[in-house]
Amino acid sequence: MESKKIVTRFAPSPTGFMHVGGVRTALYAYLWAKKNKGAFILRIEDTDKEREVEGSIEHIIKSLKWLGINWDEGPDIGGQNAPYLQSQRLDSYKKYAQILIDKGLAYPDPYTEEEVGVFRDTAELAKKPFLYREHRPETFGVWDGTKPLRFKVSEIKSYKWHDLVYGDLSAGPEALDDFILIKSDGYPTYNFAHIIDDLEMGVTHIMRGQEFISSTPKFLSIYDALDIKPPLFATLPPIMGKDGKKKLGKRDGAKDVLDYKSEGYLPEAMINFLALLGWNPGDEREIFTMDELVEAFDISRIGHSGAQWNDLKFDWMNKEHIKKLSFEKLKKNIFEYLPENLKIEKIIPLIAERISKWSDVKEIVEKGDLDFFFKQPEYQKEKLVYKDIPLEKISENIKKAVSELNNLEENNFNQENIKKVLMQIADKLDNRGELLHPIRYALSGLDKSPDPFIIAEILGKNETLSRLQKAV
RNA sequence: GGCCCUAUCGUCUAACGGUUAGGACAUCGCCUUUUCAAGGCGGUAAUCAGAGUUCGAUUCUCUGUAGGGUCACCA
Repeated sequence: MESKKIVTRFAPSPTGFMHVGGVRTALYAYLWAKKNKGAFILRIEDTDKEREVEGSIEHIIKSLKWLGINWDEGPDIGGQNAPYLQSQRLDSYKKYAQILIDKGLAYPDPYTEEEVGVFRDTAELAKKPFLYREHRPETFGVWDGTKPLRFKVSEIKSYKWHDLVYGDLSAGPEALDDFILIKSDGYPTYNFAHIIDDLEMGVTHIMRGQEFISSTPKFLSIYDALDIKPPLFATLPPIMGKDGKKKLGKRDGAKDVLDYKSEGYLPEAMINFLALLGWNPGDEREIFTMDELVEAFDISRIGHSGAQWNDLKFDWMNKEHIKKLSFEKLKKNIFEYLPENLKIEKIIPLIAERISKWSDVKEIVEKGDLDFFFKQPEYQKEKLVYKDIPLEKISENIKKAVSELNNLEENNFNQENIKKVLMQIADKLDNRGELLHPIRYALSGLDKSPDPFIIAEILGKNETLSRLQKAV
């Protein structure tokens, strides 16, 4: 028997930027589709013209592309189920709405918005859930499109259903109501539109946030009314904000994922981190490429409880991914943040192992910690002292080093040879630091710096000797 | 308030009745060492509470507690 092709989708509304929560939902849907050699669809749920934000679609597309989450069908590339903008699919919603009307399962809402608002307020005051169906009119008029079209829920019952992540779920009859299918502006609500789209697009698995658990009975009642089989639900646990209490959301200061891009995080680190926030491979691996995630991903290992975003661990993970980068990539990214006089290939590794994200390069530069590469450092002579060795002795050591280093040919002046020469002298002292510390300091003028050998190589023979001579 | 979901180190998590409760980040210490960084080794640190089921509960059940979600002409 041929198994049905797995189809997943990510269906954001164009109300602004994407934050990490949305990205993770997209990622899981993408991973599941790819793992099963299925299709991943990008659909834009633009049915709320009030909240729509200009440019959102482009922003969403840009975000997903940056992350390497690529869709097989979508508004920009089309596909067999086009169009992928809900605002262009109104005919479909009308068609299915008409089916419900014909079945006597949909009717025009006779009330004004204000009147419904009063019902709601009354319910809230009485500390009861608001149920429109308790105010359902006795008789229905004909829907002319000027009023909202509501679904007439026929069987008030508790629903039970199976979720791929949470297992068996249920909800009380309070979760069922005569919700709006088509708004008075002619656009469908999410509750209705996504069902029709998923049906028409052949979506088999719905990845979604757990805020949708409580509205699932509404969806199920529509599936029942339309006599169609619902797709499989995979509900994702929430991502919490830094306080660990609230679900991360735009109102709570969730960041645009593209902000992470401009802060110098790698997309592969973002993907890796998000994948592991609420899912684990079952073994102790933590660093993954996208391909490895596709391979390892499994819905059954998605967790149930909310996870807190953790900047510190994200920084660590980004660093891990930086370590995996080729020299060329390191160079390209690091050079972007370096001033012209510091675009020296040899300092790339020195910087790379000291940063966790690209913008750290900028910080290092601004702090002036790299200035010594092109500028004579200024420092106080006492700083050359190691432990309590007198300055005269230190100077003597440096002089010796200068004369030995001077014997090195210009083109042999590399860190290996420099190290050999200096160590020979240093090893004869009580403490290597008596020589190595002052040399490092004379070259860099910094309390913290890379080792003196590499610095000397980068500075070159002339500059190195000149700085050392100045120190004695 | 109704309905629903969740609960293991500070954080992310593993352990699908029997483990000295494992790993990672963070933290602390040690090693390496000329200072950082990197690396290596090690330490501190958790099963929300109370009943029950069981020879045996992190694991199953119930209650409580805490947190979260939801009850829109938003998705």
